[in-house]
Amino acid sequence: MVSQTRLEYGFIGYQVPVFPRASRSAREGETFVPPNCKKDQQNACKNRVLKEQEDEIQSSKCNLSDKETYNEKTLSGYHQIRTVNKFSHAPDQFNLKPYSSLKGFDKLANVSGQFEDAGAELSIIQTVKSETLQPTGSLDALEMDCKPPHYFCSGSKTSLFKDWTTLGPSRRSDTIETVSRDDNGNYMADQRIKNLSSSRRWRVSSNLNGGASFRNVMFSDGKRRKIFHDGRTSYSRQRSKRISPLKRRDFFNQCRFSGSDRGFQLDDRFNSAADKRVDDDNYCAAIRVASSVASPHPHPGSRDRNVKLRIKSFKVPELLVEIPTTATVGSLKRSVMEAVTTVLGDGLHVGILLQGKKVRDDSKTLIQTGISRDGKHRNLGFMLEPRHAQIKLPRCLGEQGITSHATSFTLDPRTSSISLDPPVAGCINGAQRDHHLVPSLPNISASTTLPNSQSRVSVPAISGEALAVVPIHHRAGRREFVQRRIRRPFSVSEVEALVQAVEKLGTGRWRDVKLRAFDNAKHRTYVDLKDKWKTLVHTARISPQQRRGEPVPQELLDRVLAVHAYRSQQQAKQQQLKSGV
DNA sequence: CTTAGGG
DNA sequence: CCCTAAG
Repeated sequence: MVSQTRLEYGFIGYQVPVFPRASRSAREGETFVPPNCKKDQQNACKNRVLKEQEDEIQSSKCNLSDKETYNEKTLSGYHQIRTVNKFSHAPDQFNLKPYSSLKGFDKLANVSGQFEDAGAELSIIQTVKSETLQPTGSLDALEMDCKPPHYFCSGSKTSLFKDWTTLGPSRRSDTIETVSRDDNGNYMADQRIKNLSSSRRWRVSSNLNGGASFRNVMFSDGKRRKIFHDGRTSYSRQRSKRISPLKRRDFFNQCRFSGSDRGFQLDDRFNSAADKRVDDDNYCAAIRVASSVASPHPHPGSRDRNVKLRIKSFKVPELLVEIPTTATVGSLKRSVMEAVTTVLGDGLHVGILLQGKKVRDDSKTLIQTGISRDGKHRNLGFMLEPRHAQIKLPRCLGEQGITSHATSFTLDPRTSSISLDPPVAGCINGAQRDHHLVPSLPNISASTTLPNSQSRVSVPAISGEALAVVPIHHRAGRREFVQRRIRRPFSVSEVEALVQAVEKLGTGRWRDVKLRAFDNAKHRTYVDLKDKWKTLVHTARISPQQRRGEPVPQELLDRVLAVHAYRSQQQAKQQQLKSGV
């Protein structure tokens, strides 16, 4: 039995809140009024649009005010996904929880050898464990991801990062987490840790391919707790690379809904702790990356020359999810899931900080870099960095700089280290890596160094209530997780806009329809509009009893039929002309 | 990239 | 919504 000490390093996370963008009509002061509207109807339309504009203003204000909070929480080492539900609900929160068993990582990283007690203290993680975590445990996975709000969320930012960056032998204390390995080579938590794990249990996938779990814990009313798990990780990306789109989708669908097969189970271990914290708005859960480094003997040929790194958990950029109160819980889950997988699947890379300095030369060996057992390298930090960034200045946000980040990362088992994905070819935006956005640990300060990494989601021009999920950015880029888009039923106002546009442009010019009426609804492609028209025609033809979903006013359906009949007739005439000539 | 249409 | 042939 070898006793080992793991060192833990904090990660800096990025937030990617998404702000609704004002529709073009709102921005330009246009009012969408069907040309053939009667006057009172026009007024009604105008009123509606004005109302939507107001809502957008409200939302902008709300988001701006929330921003501080996001920054602070991100600063404090958390990543959280917050739902913004009509901008008035209490913060709902989700936990993202990647799992990677120590054993699995050992395999993945192909590291072996014995740890030597490096004598350094563990990071906050251990502190947290002893302070706030609900009993939880696993023999071979020790990561936990709750941090006490007073420490991480509301505490001094400066001291926070000082703590993150001053890990060192001098501060060793009872926060040291010891990991033991049994005769079978299985790592086991030290009794001190295990003692924390009593009633609440959670399971960790023992293989890395299934080594991630996602859960969300929603506390919108202080009572509900929804937990969602998913097995998709960067690891599974590799596995899925060769899967055809269709199979890939099925593959992930399976992954998504058969969590138990992959070693996940519902887990409410956060509930109790969260209950205590939700009120003061300080509760947050995080995805963090922590690593463990044991300082091996530097002697060549020795088994101990390896550096052992362990990613305990990791943060992903912050997301904002906006979803109507009428949306189902399931859709909320899917929305968050999509947002999360988008982040994880698209564009994060890993940065390494050593002594607060960013290590840029990937070709250097760890020894050359200074990651060895000499005990002086313990100030080692990992960062999840956005691979691409783009500064935008959304009109609705005034001077606020907006950065869109693609995120993804992967572990490279071959090199026993964290490596980066090759650049994403599909992401044209900001091919430059904005190093300036990546703060060095010692220099962290709340307002200046943390990136305003925010992505925006556009609010449909017509329907302010449309399900606006916020999967960030670069969805068109290479996504290993080719996920089916979430279903976003057309609202009546959208249908109205569609009908009106088709009345004007006719069928067959879906791109123009898109540009005309849905230019700001980024999630509505011209194919979507074409499909919707197809279904509208179908809907109009069936009996009202057979229709499902939000009822479309008969008046609209009548117009659909009228337009369809007219266009069909025109088309038929054209055909006749053609064949006749 | 768009359209059109089947799935 | 997805997928894809075809223009």
